[in-house]
Amino acid sequence: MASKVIGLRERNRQHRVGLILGAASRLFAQGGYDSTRIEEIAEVAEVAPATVYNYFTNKANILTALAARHVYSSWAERSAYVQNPPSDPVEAVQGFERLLADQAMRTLGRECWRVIMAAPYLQPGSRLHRAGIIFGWLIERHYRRMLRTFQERGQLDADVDIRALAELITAIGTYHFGRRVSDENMTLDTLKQDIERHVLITFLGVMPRQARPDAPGVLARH
Amino acid sequence: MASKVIGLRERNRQHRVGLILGAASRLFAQGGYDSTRIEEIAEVAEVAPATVYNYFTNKANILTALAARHVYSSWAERSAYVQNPPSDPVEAVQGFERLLADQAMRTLGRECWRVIMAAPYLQPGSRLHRAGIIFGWLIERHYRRMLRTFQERGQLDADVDIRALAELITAIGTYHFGRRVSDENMTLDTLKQDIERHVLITFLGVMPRQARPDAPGVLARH
DNA sequence: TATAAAAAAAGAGCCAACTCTAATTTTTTG
DNA sequence: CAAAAAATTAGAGTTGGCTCTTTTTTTATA
Repeated sequence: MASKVIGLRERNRQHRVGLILGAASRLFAQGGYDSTRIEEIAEVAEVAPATVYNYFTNKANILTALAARHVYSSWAERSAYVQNPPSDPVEAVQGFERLLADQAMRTLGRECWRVIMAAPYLQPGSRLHRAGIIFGWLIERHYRRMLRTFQERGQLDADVDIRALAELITAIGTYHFGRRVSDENMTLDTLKQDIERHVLITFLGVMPRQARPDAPGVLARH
Repeated sequence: MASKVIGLRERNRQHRVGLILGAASRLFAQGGYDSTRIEEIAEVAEVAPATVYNYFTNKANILTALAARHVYSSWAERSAYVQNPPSDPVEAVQGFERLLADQAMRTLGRECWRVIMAAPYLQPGSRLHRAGIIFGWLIERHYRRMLRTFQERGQLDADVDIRALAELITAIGTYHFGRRVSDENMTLDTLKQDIERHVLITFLGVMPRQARPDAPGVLARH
């Protein structure tokens, strides 16, 4: 007992936030981020426009909340993947990037992710920016978990700095996610190949001789 | 002879464009990109606001032109570096990234680069976006040139896919340039170390045994 | 030099995010 | 249940990028 007693005021607050986020989520998905006016969101949420500003300082701030919700709700799925990855490291990384992208697109739509990716540049220090950094750390942690598994399996040199490697792989993944989001015409296949090339090179130096991939493509002359 | 005769009309056009770009460059450097209003630019350039829009469809479009000017004017310096890089590959990459960053900051200022880095996300398909892609290709070419030199020196396996490697290094560089530009508080030293860690791992697998670095840090447990 | 073509300038106006202030309503508290 | 506290709401206003139309000026051409 003594579970924190929530007053009516607080309950209303949470309810309203829920309404606003729900409305925003639907409208963003439907009409896109830019063309959705805050007035609209307020209208659908059955709330005054000023109230939206009361809870969220920015339009981008609403997106922050949605993104946070997404990150939280999809955590278990990522975690499961990472604890039992495919046997081939390169394939495992590709698969994880694929999972991340699928999860991302499932909830927010490309235009929203564009805004999120642009936030560090347009609003440095904003909540959206900080949220992005933290999400990066989370992914890095997932990769560390994955890499440790590979180490236990003997597919990775024992003396590799897992932290640095996870950092690099996260960077590569983030870079390519950015390309995917910004380029409408990029095929998933091209992207997959690009990631493969880069991850292959990355792994080349840190795998024990016998586990090293033949590196088709990497060692082939162009 | 028969050198293209430029009419008065064309000469005026070029002159005006020069005035506008000059004014924009000064004002962006002085007051920042966001706070510089197009009206101001017009005023300083002694031109009507409507005329600015006549030559540049966007505010961002003005930035495109400035960036293009920068890329062109600093090409020789980059080219010189790349043709005679430091003996250590990792150091060479670090040095080139440093050169790129220095060149960048020399002409445009952090805030402008933020806008440029955000362009692929906010205005996909825009001139600024395309310009960024092309600049990426240029850097990749520089790296290919550098890597070929290392190959000739025997510091790189003969059968490495130069193209893929240059692509990866460019990606790493771009990623870190983005971090540098977006994070006000990041020290150049931290950044340098991060780049070093990543490039070290990258090179580990593609260098001949005897040329391989001791990889201090990479092979150390964290 | 007169006429046609092209470009620049003036100026009004749209749009949507965001701000501010002054009610009005709701919730808490004594 | 009344007074105090807190939040919602209405509504007017600001800002700056951008558009559009019309007039004026400049340049090219016959």
